[in-house]
Amino acid sequence: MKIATFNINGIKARAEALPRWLDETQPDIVLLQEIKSVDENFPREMFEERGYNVETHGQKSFNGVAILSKLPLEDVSRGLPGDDEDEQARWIEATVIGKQALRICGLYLPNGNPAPGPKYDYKLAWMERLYRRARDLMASEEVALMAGDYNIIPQAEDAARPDAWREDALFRPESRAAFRKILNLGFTEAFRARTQGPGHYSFWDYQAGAWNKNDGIRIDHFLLTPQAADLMRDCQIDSAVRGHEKPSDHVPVWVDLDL
DNA sequence: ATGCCTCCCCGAGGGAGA
Repeated sequence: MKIATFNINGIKARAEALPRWLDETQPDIVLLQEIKSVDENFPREMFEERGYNVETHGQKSFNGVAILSKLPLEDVSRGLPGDDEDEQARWIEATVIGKQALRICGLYLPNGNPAPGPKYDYKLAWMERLYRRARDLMASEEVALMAGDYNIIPQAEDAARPDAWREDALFRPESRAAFRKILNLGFTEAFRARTQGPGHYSFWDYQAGAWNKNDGIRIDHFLLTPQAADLMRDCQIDSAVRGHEKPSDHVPVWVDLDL
C-alpha cells in the first residue's frame, strides 16, 4: 500500500499538476496540505472519478488538509484536539478499512515565523498538542502514522545551507526539540530509517533559483508507530516533481507499507 | 538575503508562506 503526503500549495493552482501526478504514481492514499479551499469548493469529483474517497478539512484562503483514499475511510476526525479556540484547519485523521485497519493522521504544522513572537508561540503550543495526540496514538498500539508538512528541519543535514536557518522557526532548537520529543515516544521517522546522509529535500523556495541550485530543506515527514514501522517496505521523496510544469514548492513523500 | 516568487483574496495591492 502506497501512502503519500503532498503540500500542494493551493488546489486551484494545482488543478493540472496534481491529477497528472496521481495518474503517474497511483498512490492508494494521499494526505494533502495547504489546499487553500473551503470544503464546498474542493474539486472532489476530480478525485472521485479516479476512484478516491475524499475527506476534507478546509478553510478560506489559508491552510486546509485533505485525505484521498482508494479504500473506505471511517471515523474521520477534523482538528487537532486540545484547543477549542483554534480556528486553523491543520489536522485530519481517519481509519483506512483494508485487510488490516490503519489509522492515518494528516497534518500541516504551523510555520512559526517570525521567531520569537506570537506565531512562534502558536507553533510550539500546537506541537505540545501534537505530542499529546501522538502519545495517545502510541498507547493505542495501532498500525498508525502521522504525516504531512511538519515545517521542521530535523537536523543540519536536512538543509543545503543550515547556517541560513539557524534563527528560523523551522530550525530553532526549541522547534527541533519539540519534534524530537515526539519521535522519542517511539515513532520511526520513515525516510531516515532507510536513507542517511545530506542532500535529500522536500521543499525548494520559488525564489532565487533554489531548485536549480538544489538549495532545499527536508520538512515533510512520515512518523510511524512501531506497528506501522514493522510493515514498511520503502520510503522515498518524489523530488523530480519539483521540476514539472507549474509545481508546488513542496514535493510528495511516500511510504510503501506491507498492507 | 532585508523574501529575490507564488499563492490567496478579488479586481488593487497586501498578507502569508518558509
